[in-house]
Amino acid sequence: MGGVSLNEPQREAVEYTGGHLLVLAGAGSGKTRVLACRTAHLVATGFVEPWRILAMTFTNKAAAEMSRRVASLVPAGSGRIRMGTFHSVCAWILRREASRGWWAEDFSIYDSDDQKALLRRVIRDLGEDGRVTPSQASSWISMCKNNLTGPEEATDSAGTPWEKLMARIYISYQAALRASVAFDFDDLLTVSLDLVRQDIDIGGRYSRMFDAVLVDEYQDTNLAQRDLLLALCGPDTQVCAVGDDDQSIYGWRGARVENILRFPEDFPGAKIVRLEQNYRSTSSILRAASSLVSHNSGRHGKTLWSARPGGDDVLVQAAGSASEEAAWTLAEATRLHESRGLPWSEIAILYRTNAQSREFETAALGMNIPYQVIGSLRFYEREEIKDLVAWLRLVANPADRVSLERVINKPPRGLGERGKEAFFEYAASSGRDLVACLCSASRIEGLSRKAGASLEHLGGVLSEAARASSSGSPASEIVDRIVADLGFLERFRGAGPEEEARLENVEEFRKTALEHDTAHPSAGLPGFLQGISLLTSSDDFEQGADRLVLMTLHCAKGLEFSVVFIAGVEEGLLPFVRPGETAPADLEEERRLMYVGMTRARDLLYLTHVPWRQRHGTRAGGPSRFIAEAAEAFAPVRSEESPSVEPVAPRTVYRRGNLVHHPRYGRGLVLHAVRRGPEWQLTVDFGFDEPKVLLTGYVPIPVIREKGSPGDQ
DNA sequence: ACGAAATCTTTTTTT
DNA sequence: AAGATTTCGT
Repeated sequence: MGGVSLNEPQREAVEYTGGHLLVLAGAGSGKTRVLACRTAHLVATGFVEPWRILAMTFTNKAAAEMSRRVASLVPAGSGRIRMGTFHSVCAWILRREASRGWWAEDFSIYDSDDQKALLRRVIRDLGEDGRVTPSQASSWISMCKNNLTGPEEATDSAGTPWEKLMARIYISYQAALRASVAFDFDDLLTVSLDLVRQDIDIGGRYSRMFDAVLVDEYQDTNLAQRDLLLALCGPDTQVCAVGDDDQSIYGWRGARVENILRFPEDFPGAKIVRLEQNYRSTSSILRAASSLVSHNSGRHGKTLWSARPGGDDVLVQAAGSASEEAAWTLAEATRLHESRGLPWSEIAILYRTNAQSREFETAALGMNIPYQVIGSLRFYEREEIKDLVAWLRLVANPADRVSLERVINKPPRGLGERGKEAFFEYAASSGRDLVACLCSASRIEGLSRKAGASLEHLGGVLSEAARASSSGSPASEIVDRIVADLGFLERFRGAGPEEEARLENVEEFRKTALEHDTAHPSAGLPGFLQGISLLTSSDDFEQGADRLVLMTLHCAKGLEFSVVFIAGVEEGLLPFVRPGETAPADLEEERRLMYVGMTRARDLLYLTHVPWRQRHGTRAGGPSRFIAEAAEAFAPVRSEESPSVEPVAPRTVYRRGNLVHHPRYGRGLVLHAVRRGPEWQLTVDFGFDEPKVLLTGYVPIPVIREKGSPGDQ
């Protein structure tokens, strides 16, 4: 490609057209560039027509980025390349093939909240309240779907009573989804797969549709995605997969690293190209990262090297507490921002859990540092936005029960539990869709006159909006209409700061709809809804914004920054150990996660840790083994003691006979005190029937009076 | 039927 | 420690 310089293996990966191709691309080895250049090359040489290329990326942003790069390389025709995430490609297939399945074109896509709401109802209807929580059921079902186990098969193979119960829930859940004309995330993949596999017609059509299929982040695909890839390929399709087994971090949601290892069997004759030169990081950062990941066994094994010199670029910093960690990090970031003239957006703070963002936000707010938090409280997960989306979904899909249940009595319109029940029973027996039933709600027995009338009003608003939508009104018009006709904003008319924020969010949402209409004039409301349901959390990362970046290590995949801080590099947190368990579920995956984080840094990398941390009661402890593993192979990792004056909070010593105060139980007498690690296990008599056994570390339990001190009885 | 208070759960990562 | 859910009082 003119003007683009590629090294030898990169060029090979870009230009090879002799068959399937697997690119094993180490961190920072320019794989995104290779993927974009390869796509551009296929088009530019006339080897493949652009519309016969399918490119699947891990996030929508990656797809947009690739599209942009291809467009800059080959201005003509890049627009017609089919690109997106696996999930969005599946949604596209399911829409196109709606007439061949039980679903309608405008099906709803349920996120994990919707999924849990639906499961809660399913579990209740089965009379299994209390035995199972919706999240337990949800993860069990998701596991099944990831392994391509359908409800019938799950029922057949269920052995224990627990499995039998789960299988029953699974069956009812699928039926409920179907009744609502909805798919959950996993269904998008599995139903598409079933469709192309079972219908020879459809399968053949798709396998003939593309001459070239490109897949990014192949190490994070699951069984369904791999099978789907196989199904989408005909005898003449060339597949190019790019990935790095060292960066596989989604095993917990069913990703199979083996996919990358068995690519040569799945796609016979595949050529393998390795990209081992890292262009991103200084060599000391890369050495530290490589040293860390070399502690994993079962790797493909590769030797990443960097031509960039570098000495002192990895720094380990101990801080006295989580808030000091935040203060130190932000002070250091400010120093770099000012002394090096580094834009804020080139500095990222990465952490294992979303909850860790808080300390940093507080500190940044206090220091007046602009920042963006990616992924924790997603815009579309905010209550008012979810409510509005629920209304919109009902316009597009009048069978969507989860959405109606969410908003039917919000704000209160005189409909209680039994009114709701009466309505949904009526709807089920009438065989008509929910919006149609709303329209004739006053005929339902067991509803108050007032409730019936207000439901009919809702029905009217929804069906009119639906009429407008199906005659081609843009999404933003429907949004405005719903907001106006339902008096949606009235709920937030109070003058508090929270209400104001909610109004702003709604306004922001309107703008998004408007932008969507401009970008996709013919998509309409259904297209808009589908787009926002499939947004990924890294999609709201603004690259250009001059704001410090806060996000989880998972979110950071595929990104790079000049300076990276990894916070909370402590045993128990990174590697993460679930409370109540003694070992990480998958130590090697945790190590890869750390590796991904470290390799995001171009110039400087900081690892920080604190001696203790309050984490929903349990405390993590001590610097992570990963620090030692990274530092092992070489010297330049520098460790500094905390400059903090304030030492770790002085330990209270408890003794039998102490009088203590508990914020909840009040005063009590210590009957028994044992050290349990850094904490104490206390048996305290608060004057209840039974003495309480408490663990310190949850809430402060000060000693009011020592044993034997004056006044002791 | 609704709001407030008490109780209970839930604690990783995300499409 | 925080949030969601249930129960209770009006």
